[in-house]
Amino acid sequence: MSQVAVLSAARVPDGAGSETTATRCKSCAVRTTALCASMTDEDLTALSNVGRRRVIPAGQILSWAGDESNLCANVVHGALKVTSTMADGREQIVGLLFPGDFVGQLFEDEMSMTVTAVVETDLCCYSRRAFEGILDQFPRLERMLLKRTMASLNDARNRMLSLGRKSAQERVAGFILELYERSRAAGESQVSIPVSRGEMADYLGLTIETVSRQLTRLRAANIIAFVNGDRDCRILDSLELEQILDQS
Amino acid sequence: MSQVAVLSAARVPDGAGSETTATRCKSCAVRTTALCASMTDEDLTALSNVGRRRVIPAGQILSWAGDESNLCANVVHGALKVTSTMADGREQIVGLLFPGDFVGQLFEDEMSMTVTAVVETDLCCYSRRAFEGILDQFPRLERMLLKRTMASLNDARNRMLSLGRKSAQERVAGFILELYERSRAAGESQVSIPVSRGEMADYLGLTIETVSRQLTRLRAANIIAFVNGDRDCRILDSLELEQILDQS
DNA sequence: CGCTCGCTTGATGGAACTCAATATAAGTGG
DNA sequence: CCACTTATATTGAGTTCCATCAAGCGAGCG
Repeated sequence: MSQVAVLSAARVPDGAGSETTATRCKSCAVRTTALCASMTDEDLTALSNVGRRRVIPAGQILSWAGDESNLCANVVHGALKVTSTMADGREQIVGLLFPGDFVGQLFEDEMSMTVTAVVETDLCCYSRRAFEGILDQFPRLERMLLKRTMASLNDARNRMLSLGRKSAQERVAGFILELYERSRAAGESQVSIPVSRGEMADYLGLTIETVSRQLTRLRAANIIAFVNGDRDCRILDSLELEQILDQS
Repeated sequence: MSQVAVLSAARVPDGAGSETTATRCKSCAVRTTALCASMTDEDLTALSNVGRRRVIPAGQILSWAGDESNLCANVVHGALKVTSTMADGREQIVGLLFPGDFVGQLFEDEMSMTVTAVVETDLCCYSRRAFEGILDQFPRLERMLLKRTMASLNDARNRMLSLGRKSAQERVAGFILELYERSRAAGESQVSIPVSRGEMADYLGLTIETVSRQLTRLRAANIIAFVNGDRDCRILDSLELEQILDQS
């Protein structure tokens, strides 16, 4: 597997492998979308030297809430979920992370949320301390992280509106539309739902059954259509989807 | 009123009033808790020169979602609510801001949320552009803003768990406990609820009636007791309050 | 006093949850 | 390749919690 090959390349010792790491970063899939976009090829060496590629199998937990915070990473390929959990098992997915996104609890000794791979995921990992050190040296990197964190805060606040005030139908329609925008941006005509029904429910603050019923409703109304199973769908009437959100 | 006096002091022209502004900042109530805490008295002059004190009456809107983003501020006294609203009027309070908190949409041309004073509120306002300029000059300020933004993101995510997965009783108990912690930190024995029942409902994703019923329930169970009206209460059994959150 | 405004309380209905059964898909080993 | 298992999704029936609608209460105020 190519990921594994890359992983071993990352294990070349610092200094000796500077040429190799530079090459690795230049050809990286998220060179221009992750935080790295804020750095020149030259400066990137500093970050590259403390980074390690790592592949996380689907379903595996990257870190538990309460764990010592000593790791952060850029998502290169795949998807992560960030979850908050209650003692009795109730769970809320508070964030979904995709290629180019950053994950980690900086400046804190403890992870506050659990991070799990929802599909096999390729990460570029840094020791938290090392990353913080790089952050001190490169103001443009810190600025980009600040902007991204502010954008995440805005997303979180929009999701609060959804969780606090929207109906099940509106939440499901909104989720499908989010995925649709993402797919369109990536030039794909079809929407592939990256999570299970249960994870959709945990993301939307609903139950599996309610999510399933709402999807069935959208399908019955000829707004969406599933192809090849439950995970891939085609948007037949995006206007109607948007109306479900705006109206009522 | 002292706020008004301070407001006129802030209108002393730049340069000529440097001594005055320095004095204003040194004696400011949030000198050590707001972002200013990251700056030395000396450096603070730069920020002070572009800041203006302003008093917002209760209920007044500071800025609408969609407005041009040209203002940011530190809360000095009082409280603000940040709200997200739907076309049909459904509203969600996505943040409550208290003295020391920062408000504003940096690096964006548009405000994404509406900001309103919930009580008469004293602000230290900056033009967004000017504040961004200061941010470029003082890395320690930027670092503190980054940390605060990350903390806000964590808060937002915890609220997602509440909105998505907790019962009405748990949400109300959790809100009272939050206020209780804040009061204890301030050395007050009594909890003063800074918002109306309707605003509590908008914060918790419930209706006024449900909030009222849950408070009645807590009162009937001798967990809380109201004194002098509906806005001030005493916590009789904080352990029981905490159990409502952890259990079930 | 009578008005308004914010809060509480009551009665009722409905949207989403829970419990349970069925269906579909994906492996697994014989 | 096909029974068997397991995991995931859908569908149905009944229940519950919260929203809605409506009335009543109490404080502040002209």
